[in-house]
Amino acid sequence: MKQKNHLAEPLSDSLNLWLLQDLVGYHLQQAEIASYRKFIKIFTEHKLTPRQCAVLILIGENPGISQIDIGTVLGMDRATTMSVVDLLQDRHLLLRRRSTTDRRKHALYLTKKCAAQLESLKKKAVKHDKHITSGLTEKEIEQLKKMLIKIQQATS
Amino acid sequence: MKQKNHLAEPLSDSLNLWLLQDLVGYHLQQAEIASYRKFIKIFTEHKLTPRQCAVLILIGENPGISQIDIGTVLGMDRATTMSVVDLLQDRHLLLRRRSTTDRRKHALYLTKKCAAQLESLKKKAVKHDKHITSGLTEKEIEQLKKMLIKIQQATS
DNA sequence: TATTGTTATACTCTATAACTATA
DNA sequence: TATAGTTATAGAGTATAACAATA
Repeated sequence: MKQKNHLAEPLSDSLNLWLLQDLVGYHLQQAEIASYRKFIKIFTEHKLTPRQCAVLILIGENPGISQIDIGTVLGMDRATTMSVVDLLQDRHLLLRRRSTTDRRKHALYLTKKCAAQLESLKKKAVKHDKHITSGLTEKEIEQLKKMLIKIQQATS
Repeated sequence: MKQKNHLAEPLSDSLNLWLLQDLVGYHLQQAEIASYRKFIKIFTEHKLTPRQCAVLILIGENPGISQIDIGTVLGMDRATTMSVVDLLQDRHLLLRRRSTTDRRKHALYLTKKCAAQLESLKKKAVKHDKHITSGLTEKEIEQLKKMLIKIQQATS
C-alpha cells in the first residue's frame, strides 16, 4: 500500500459517500485495516501478522493449549487454525506434542527460540495498541472495548 | 464456521487471556470477523462480501467513478481494487468504460441487472448494520463511529 | 456418537513489482 | 515525471467437506 492517501482533497467533495459513512460496519473495517497495516509495519522484523502473533502470545501464556481452544479464542475454525499453526511450526516458532490427558488433542508449546522473543512480542503488541488508540482517552478506550464486545456478542 | 462457540464454558476459567483482553486491536478484529460473517449470511443469495457490496454501492451512488477513487475510499491499493472489479465484472454486475475526460481512467457503471438490485443491497446493508449495533444506543453508535475514525486517522 | 486434528480444495484478500498508456 | 490501469506472482485468511483417531 505505497500509494498516497487522496482522502483529503478532490474526493470527498465530489463523491457521495452518505450510505457508507453512516455504516458502523464500514468504519469497523477501515479501522481494522489501518490497525492491521500498522501492526505489519511494527512487526516487520518478526514478520508476524496480528493473528500469528496472537497465537504465539496465547501459547506463551498457556503452554500446552490445544488447537481447538486457540481457534475458539481467536474466532477461527479448525481448518484455519491448522493453517496458522502449520505455518508457525514450519518457522520453528512452536511445537506440537500429543496431549497426555486427551490423546485427540495436540498440546502446543513455544520453541526456545520463540519463548526468548515472547516478552519482546508482547511489548510490541502493547506499543501497537497504544499507537492505534493514541487519539482516545483512557475512558474512551474502555468504552470502545465494551462496545466492540457487544458487537461481537450481538453477531454470534 | 459451523463449529460451536465454547467461549461460555470451560475455556475462560482455565485460560490466561489477560494480555489479549486488554488490547483494543484484539477486540477490533474479533468484532470485524463477527460482522463479516453476519454480512456473508445476510447476503447469501447475492453472494457478496462486505467489500464487494461496498464497491457496488459506491458505483451506484457515483456512476462513472474510477478504480483509483474506489480504492482510496475503501482502503485498497490499485491491484486489490483491480481484482475486486474484475470479479464483479466477470459476474456481470458492473461495466468498465474509458473515461472521456481522462483517458487513463476507467469509468465504472452498474449493469442494469445490478442497478435493479441496488436498493435491495442498500436495505440489506443497513439491516446488517442495525443487527451488529443492536446492543448499542444511538448515542453510543455515534461515539463508536467517531472513535473508529480516530483509530484510522492515528494509523494512517 | 461427538470431538480433535488432518487433508484437500477453492476463493478472497493483500501486497509487491514491473509494464503500458496517458497526462 | 507522475498517474491509472494492468498483469503476474505470492502469501495469508476463510470456508467446506470428508476422513482417521480418540473420547
